Amino acid sequence: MSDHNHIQQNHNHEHSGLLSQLAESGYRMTPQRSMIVEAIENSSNHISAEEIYASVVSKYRHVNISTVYRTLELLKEKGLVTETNLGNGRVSYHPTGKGQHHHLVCHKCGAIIDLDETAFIDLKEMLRKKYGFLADLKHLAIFGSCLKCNS
Amino acid sequence: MSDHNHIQQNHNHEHSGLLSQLAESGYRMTPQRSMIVEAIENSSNHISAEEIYASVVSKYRHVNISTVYRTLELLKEKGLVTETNLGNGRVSYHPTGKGQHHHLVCHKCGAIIDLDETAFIDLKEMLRKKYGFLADLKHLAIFGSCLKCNS
DNA sequence: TTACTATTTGCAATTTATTGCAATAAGCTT
DNA sequence: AAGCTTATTGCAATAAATTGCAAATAGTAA
Repeated sequence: MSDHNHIQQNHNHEHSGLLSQLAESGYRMTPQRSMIVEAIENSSNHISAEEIYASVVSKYRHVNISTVYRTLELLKEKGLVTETNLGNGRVSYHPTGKGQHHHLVCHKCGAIIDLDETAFIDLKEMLRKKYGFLADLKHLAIFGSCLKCNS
Repeated sequence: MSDHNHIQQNHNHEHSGLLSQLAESGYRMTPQRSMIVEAIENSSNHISAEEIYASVVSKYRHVNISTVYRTLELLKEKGLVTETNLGNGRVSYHPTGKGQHHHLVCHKCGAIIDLDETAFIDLKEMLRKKYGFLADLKHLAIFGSCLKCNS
């Protein structure tokens, strides 16, 4: 990188939770990862790859969106972000540390009902008992029609 | 279309279940739809848009894949096919009439455990009671790790 | 059988996401 | 502080799916 301005911002090593957890896993700490992680943690709720890219690119023009996707892949594998497809054409990401939740998406009116993280513990338990399968139900979206649209 | 050979095959109006159901809904019966539906019904289990396209294009070279996607969209809306994403980069389709089922997908070894259509009735009932939400659970894929990979 | 009209299709462009590869740079060693 | 090694990045190409629009055609009416 020819422009190192962004490095100064994190030069004091006060790294965010996500970033330090990556570093502890042996991954390298790069300015790109720092900015990507910052964008995710600063988002109020869900954020898409495209939105992360927009945020990062506003600070440093030469970042590539493939780096955003590859960093998200990494964070997913490490369980640091959860991914969900709300059916809007873009996958949404959420930092695991901010608490987990699920969604019911109405395909008629587009309403999204939020469920807390305990919503599928019975389902998870059933799959574990019956099939020995440990379901990864951290951020599920279920489609259907909502109360308003049914009546 | 300048080549009408394919029409001859269905000229006797012995149309497949899916096709006649589309026709009954007021949709037009086109050779493209006939061939697309035939490919879906002839597939043993799951079939992707790309595979449907390959099957159809072998009979009639000028069909376009966007027609395949649009027909699948139609069949989905009418509830005639179910869609699922097994995490292999391509969405899979299955004719509803051949019976419903679900999948547990192991993201470690790639194993796919098939569940029958009753697997999620408790979940569905819970969502209906608690939120008045009618979940569309016809062909769900749940990711996680299988028995073999856990031990 | 021909004419008409709204639906459907093909085509090309676009969007979202993924991948191979050469160039770069993070973190370690000295 | 300089050099080394390998992880990481940027870039460009590719894949899967979607969309706008003009041309074609299915089904109906005359």
